[in-house]
Amino acid sequence: MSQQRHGSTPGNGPGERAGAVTAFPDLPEATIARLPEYLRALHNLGEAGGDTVSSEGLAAAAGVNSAKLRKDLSHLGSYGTRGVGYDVALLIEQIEYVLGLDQRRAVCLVGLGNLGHALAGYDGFASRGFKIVALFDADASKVGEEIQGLLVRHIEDLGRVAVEENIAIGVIATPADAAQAVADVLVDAGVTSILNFAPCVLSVPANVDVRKVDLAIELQILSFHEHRKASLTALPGGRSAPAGNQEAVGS
Amino acid sequence: MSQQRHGSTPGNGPGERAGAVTAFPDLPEATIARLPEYLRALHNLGEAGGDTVSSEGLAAAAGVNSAKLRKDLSHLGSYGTRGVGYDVALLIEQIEYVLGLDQRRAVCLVGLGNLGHALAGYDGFASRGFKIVALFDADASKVGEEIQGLLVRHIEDLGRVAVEENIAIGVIATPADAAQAVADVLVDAGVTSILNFAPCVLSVPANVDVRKVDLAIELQILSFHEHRKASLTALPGGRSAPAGNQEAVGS
DNA sequence: AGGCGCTTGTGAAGGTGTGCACAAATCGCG
DNA sequence: CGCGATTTGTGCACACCTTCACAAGCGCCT
Repeated sequence: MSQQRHGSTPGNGPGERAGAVTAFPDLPEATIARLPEYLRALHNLGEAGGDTVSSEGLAAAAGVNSAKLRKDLSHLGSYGTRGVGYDVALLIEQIEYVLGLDQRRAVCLVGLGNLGHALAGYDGFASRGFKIVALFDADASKVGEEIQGLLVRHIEDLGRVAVEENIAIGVIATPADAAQAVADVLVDAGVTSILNFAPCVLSVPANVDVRKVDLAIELQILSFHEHRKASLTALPGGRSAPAGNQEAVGS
Repeated sequence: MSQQRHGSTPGNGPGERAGAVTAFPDLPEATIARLPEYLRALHNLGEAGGDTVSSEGLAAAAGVNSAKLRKDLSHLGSYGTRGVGYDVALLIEQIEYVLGLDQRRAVCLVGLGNLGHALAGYDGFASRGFKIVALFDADASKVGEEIQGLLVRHIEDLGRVAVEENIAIGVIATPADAAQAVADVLVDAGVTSILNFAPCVLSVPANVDVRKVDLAIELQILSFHEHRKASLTALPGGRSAPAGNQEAVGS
């Protein structure tokens, strides 16, 4: 959500093999958002030694229900075996292919404040298909600094470096009032996907995808549920739950 | 999305009255997720001096379309004036009330690695209704360190401090393999809302809300769209947007 | 006072996503 | 070789969300 429409190719037959240069299954947005979670779960299971997983098992590991998982995977084609389950290695390969993770993608990060520093050092990127290849900031006092072995450059160099390094994804970790200007620079540099941590909306051309992560919004949503829970427990019979530790979902 | 059941009250029929005794509008989840965005936009508009906003104007500032915005707001009640628009101050007050932001909420943060440090210093929390009142880590070498004027305590103290400080929201910024244990501790300490940055699924009792933010997943979703776009431009007749800067206001 | 333009609030239609329940497919075993 | 246990893939019904289109309400101007 919060994205713009995604054109979908004309009607490509679903049955067709993957690998086709062109044929791209047009997956529901909701499914796409879950594939990375399945991928993570599969990697865990793979290290744990299993060769195959049932939809039930994988669903539990990914925190969804099994019917949904099966439907999601069926959109990619038929990579399971009835009566057996899914081949872990094969499924990993397929999902990585669909997500375009078979090639390591170059990412640049703009804004090296508190959050930017943390992102630059976050190893979850490197381990999951991405490589931060350049850091930018507008603040001259930060330019030249070295973080995680990468030099912070001035944002003026972004255009040139983006082309040199073939950067298609940019991460914005600047204050809100600088974000739109940065987005404009990124777009002009040919970046077509932006991950925005600044609390503001960005205007970009239709061919550019933007995803937004706003930490405060997440907390506010939780706050709502707190508020709601409080207003419920205030009324009905005594007290809230006994705080036991009943592990709702099977771990 | 990615949340567990929001059990609502028991099996309240659909049509049935909304506001339980407490009269709480039972808002669609999708609406709740957008309210914080409206709130932010309203604060911006308020500072810009406007007394009232039209649904069109607010929608643009929040990055949604106006019909959706009106429907969302209509769920809270009628706080607009036909022919005029919405009173900015009044609407801010209402949304803050619904989100439970009229009281500042105490938050604790567990895990002070790279990301944890950044979160501890993120001023977006303080400015939007939250206060980080305690920091915890399991690593003895971090305990005692002072970050942003707050002492890092050992996680063993979490239970006691959580009660003393009346903490209802916990943020997990630990590695994935520690996250479940931390969640268990939080739950035992009476925390009923968790924001999880660790890339793993958490098992918690049904009365606890969990929201997950996974930075790598966001990138992987963008990667998919990159992949798709690449496989499209490879085929059709010439193309590639002119990179102009045409402000295609996001939908 | 009355009419006119503007903007909200909402019924209804269409689309997307979810979950159930079951047929189809596969394996292992006697 | 056939049977039963198991597990995938999917048709269908339902719930949720989005979008359109318009009536109802409000303020302003004459």
